[in-house]
Amino acid sequence: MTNSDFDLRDFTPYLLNMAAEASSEAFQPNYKGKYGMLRTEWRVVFHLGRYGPMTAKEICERARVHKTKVSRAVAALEKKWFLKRDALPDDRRLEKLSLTAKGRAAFRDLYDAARAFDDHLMAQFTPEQQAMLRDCLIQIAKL
Amino acid sequence: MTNSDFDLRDFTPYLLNMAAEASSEAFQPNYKGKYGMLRTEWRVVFHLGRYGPMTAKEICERARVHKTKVSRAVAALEKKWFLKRDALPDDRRLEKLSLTAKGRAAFRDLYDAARAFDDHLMAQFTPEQQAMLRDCLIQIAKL
DNA sequence: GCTTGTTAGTTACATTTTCAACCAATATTT
DNA sequence: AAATATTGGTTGAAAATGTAACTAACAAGC
Repeated sequence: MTNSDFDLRDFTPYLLNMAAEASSEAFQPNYKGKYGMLRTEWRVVFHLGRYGPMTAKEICERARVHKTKVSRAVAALEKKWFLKRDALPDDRRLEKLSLTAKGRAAFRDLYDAARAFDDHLMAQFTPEQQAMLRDCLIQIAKL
Repeated sequence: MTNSDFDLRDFTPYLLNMAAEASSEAFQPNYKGKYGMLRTEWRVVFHLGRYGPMTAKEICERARVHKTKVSRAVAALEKKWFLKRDALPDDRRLEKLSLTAKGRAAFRDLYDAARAFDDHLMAQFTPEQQAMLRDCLIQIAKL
């Protein structure tokens, strides 16, 4: 039978979820508190700000978010004037999404906050730990 | 200004979320597909099976889940006959929750599946990586 | 041309999660 | 003892997510 030395702390998906939740919650005030954004909205802003204008489809693929979530995030961001849509003449199904001035300002702020947050979070680990943690997570996430 | 070498892959909360999502989704068929359980229900079953009967309050604290989620998970598990409630004579607000025979059988199955899943997930890493990953996650999760 | 199939994106509906208010039992204060 | 506060747990409404069906634009086959 199962010898009972296997604990919740030994179940990696559980640990990953707890760590993800803790770190996400700690960063949340930056986009939620300051800009009233949801997590998916912040991810969309990140993608547009970091990689330039693109279509919703591209965001779905790069951010690995389902299209309905992206659709709603884009609608919300548009309503709050963080981004704008431009029709693409060659294919009228597509829309080029890009940040407005307000969106770019928010992105810069959040981008810096994210970097600072990460620096602080990782400061508790040695460089070897940091590199190994990153590698393991990327591998588990199949990125 | 921000020199743009900071990528999404360098933002640890993002990596943690992607890894947590990927691993949780991969394990999900075990409790969802086979037993029709939600994630919180599986966690409740795990706690009762692994640590013995306890009250909802104790599950909240140990599993770090909000009481409304536990309350609903317990109600669902009771309806499906995975657990039963017993009044505690000294404090009638409390109920001792414990697994039924059906609940214990499901727990044993899921417990073994969890262990096997974890073994397989971690097999791609060296023992040093495994230990370091575990330590880092526990620290980030503040467990 | 017309039919069929695909693709980008939205919308409607069901399920889950979250937040606050709530109830009943116990504990505390006076 | 009576009044108040606290605690364990539930419930209802609002917010968010997931799933599937849908629309409109394009593409391919005939």
